[in-house]
Amino acid sequence: MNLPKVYEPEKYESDIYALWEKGDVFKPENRFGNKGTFSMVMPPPNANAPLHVGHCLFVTVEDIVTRYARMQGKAALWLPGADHAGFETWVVYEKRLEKEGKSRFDYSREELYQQVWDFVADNKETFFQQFRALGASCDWSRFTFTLDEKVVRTAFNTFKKLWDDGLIYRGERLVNYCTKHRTGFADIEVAYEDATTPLYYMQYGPFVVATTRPETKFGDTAVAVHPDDERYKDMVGKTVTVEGVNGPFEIMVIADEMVDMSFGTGVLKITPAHSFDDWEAAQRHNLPAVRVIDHDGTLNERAGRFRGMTVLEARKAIVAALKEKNMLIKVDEHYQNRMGKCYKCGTIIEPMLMEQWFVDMDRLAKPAIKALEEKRIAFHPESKRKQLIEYLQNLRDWNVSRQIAWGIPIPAFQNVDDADDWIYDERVDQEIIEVDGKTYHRDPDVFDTWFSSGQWPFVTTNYPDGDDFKKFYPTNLMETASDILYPWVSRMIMLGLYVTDEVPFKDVYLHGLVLGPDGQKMSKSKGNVVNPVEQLEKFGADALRLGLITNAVAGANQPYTDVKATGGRNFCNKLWNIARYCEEKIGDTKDLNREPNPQTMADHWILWKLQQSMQAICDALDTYRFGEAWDTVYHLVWDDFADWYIEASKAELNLSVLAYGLETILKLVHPFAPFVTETIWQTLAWEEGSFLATSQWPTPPKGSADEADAFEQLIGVVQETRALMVELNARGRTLYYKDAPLINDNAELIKRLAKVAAVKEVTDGQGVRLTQTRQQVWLDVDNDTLQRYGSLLQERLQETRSRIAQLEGRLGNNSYVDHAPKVLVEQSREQLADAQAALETISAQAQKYGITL
RNA sequence: GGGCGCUUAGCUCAGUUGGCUAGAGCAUCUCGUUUACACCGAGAGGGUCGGGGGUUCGAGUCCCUCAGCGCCCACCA
Repeated sequence: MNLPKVYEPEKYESDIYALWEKGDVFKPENRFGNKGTFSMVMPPPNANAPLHVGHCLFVTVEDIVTRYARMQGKAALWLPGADHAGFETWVVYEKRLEKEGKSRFDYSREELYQQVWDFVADNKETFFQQFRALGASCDWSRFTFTLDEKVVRTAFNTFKKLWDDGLIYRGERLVNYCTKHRTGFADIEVAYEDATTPLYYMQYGPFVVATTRPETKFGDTAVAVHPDDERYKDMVGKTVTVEGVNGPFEIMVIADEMVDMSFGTGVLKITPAHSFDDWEAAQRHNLPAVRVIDHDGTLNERAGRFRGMTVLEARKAIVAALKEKNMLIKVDEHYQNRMGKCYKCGTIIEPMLMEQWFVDMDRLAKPAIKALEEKRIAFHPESKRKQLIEYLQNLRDWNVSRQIAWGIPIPAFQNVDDADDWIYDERVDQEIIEVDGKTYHRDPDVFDTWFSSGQWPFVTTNYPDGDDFKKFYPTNLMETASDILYPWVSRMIMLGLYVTDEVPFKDVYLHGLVLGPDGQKMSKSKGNVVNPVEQLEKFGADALRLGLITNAVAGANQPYTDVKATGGRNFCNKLWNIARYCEEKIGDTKDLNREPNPQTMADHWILWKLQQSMQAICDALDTYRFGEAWDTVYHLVWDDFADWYIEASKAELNLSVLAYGLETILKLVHPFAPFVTETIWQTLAWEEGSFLATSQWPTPPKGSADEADAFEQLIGVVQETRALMVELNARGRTLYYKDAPLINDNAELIKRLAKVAAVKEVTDGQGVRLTQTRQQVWLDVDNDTLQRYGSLLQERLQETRSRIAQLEGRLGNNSYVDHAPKVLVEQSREQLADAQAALETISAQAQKYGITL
């Protein structure tokens, strides 16, 4: 025997993976004639962090899809990559510097870039070794990093195209700004949090205004009231004098619909440079914007004696000053507010007036919305489509400038003598360039990371002239996490349509979060983080994959406990032992014919089961119902093949069907658990030099439906016999039958499956009658057990009567008989006949033994 | 404030167009050391599918409503 008793994944997995790589198994090729292509680009993981369980889930899902497509004969491309993750990585790296007592300001931009590059290179390496350990069948030769030359080039080209089309502009706008990281953000990078902040009512010239931010009053350029507000009608359009903490100043009163009359006093101070609402109001009323807060988060010279204080310090000091001057009317300490915070460090985001590059989202979003409405992309789950459309409809222009060193430099230069003169130039390795005798200075900023990763599907396939682009674009599937639907998926659709005129993918499958064992989002502080490397070592890659895919449903979060991987491991071991059994039976049989030649009922039955299951598995996989597909495979292998077919084969052995069955289940399991199946395949060595990974997905076999049905009936007899034996404590009894060719022809098989002492034919019933099969079968018992049989019959009788009543009711209802499909009505009639026959049997048995029911 | 989703056995969750005598895994209980497997085998118990109403011959599935939970988006100072 070649296979040891227990499957030990660590002994085989790395060798198997090496074998696949050596065999070029992951190259997209049509291996069985032209069966078309399948393509998917891996969502590039951030190259800055260790592997987490979420990665394992997406690797599993994507690998299943790819292996399935590959086995169907498609040229299956799964293209791997890694993301420099601009800001994300930057944060990680800054933390490291901080630990060493250094800061980004100790280095030049070029030095920093190089340091981060080295840091990321190290990380990438371990990371993708772990992906290999999980069995990821992606084509590593096509690996793309978001800072690769071709990505940078494409980002430049797209920027140029946007520039030429007037879709990108440089403008002074309010930007979400983190004063700790000193960079601006896109709207989507701001995390809002509920907070209770004091609401200060302060004297403001003739008004009282309510504000949470008294420190911004030095940037006020107007006071606003509602146009319908009778209280202040006379004031609108006038200029009023306000006594401030730094002395008096004059300010205009405007009327604007934005003001909520019922909030506070109905008077709102307008600070265009530090509030999004106010900025918009300022645009409507042509108000100037005055900066008060500097990039380091402190107040500037406009604040007079408060200059140099941080926002929070200044707020305190100003409130104290107002109090002193009796200008603080009251304070609402319980005001419920929402505060924008930096999603990385939690620093309160300051809306800051800055010059940045903005992308006109209105014009980019429109074609995307159209494509979504026309269903040119399918979503799993479908509900995400509507959410995405609504998101796209409400987009503001996208700030793509980031004030960090780690990223793709923006290829734009500014005339040193004319601040409004910007030119596009790709010589980003130089700080100063000369063009037409004029001197230009490079924009020090880099692109938002989503600007480059938003172009991922066509960048990686080498738009516009690459062979991969021609062959594999648009890609078939985008599989990614639900929580990056907005920042990533939406941008790929917009930029894909803009650059290539085609949607970048036809299907979007979104997986949910893998939660901790407690059902909460994993976090270090909660201590519920599952370490996937530990799980891998403990259970093996297949087991972890199976654990993650069990019950997986699109878009749904799932808690992870190692009970799941345990189940996966047990399955692998089961499969392993199935193979051991088959190998032992088949042995060294020369010229083994794996074309199934069904002889017995069980042969026909297992072929029929395989056929049914294959249909269900394909249906589920084709619609990305992975949990369901796996459930079907699992029960086919364990219940049908192992528990019934193999057990039956111990009585009647048919090598061709046994071998065919094993080969087929190995193929069906392979996408889910590639290592154990390939290991078995290689050990069996039925085909010299072949890989299960590149074998052809099985086609449904043919079997006799009648024979299969006969075996189903036999299963019924066996199951009821077993149950009766357990319930009546009648082990080791003889089974009698009458007028039952099915039993007669399969006495040995039944004896074995039902674990009875003997199966004998008689002219009349010898003991307790099986009531739930159509066969006439009895189990012999002694007198003591008849007592128990009575109560058992009682239960059966009640069940059967209520069943009959239910079915009679249904069939007595003309509406049902008229409206329901004929098949169903016919089925009901059969069920009723069966139930009535069972009732007769029960009564007859009761009468025979004098049991009163 | 808007949107999306969830509520089904002790636990974690399936249940595609309405046809279900409502399933799985784990857990529980009973039996079993049968020569592929104790990471096993056989069997059992356990649910008025969150509450209420409606449509329908038929509702876990569709509609309305109430309650609880979760997530996302939004500029109320």
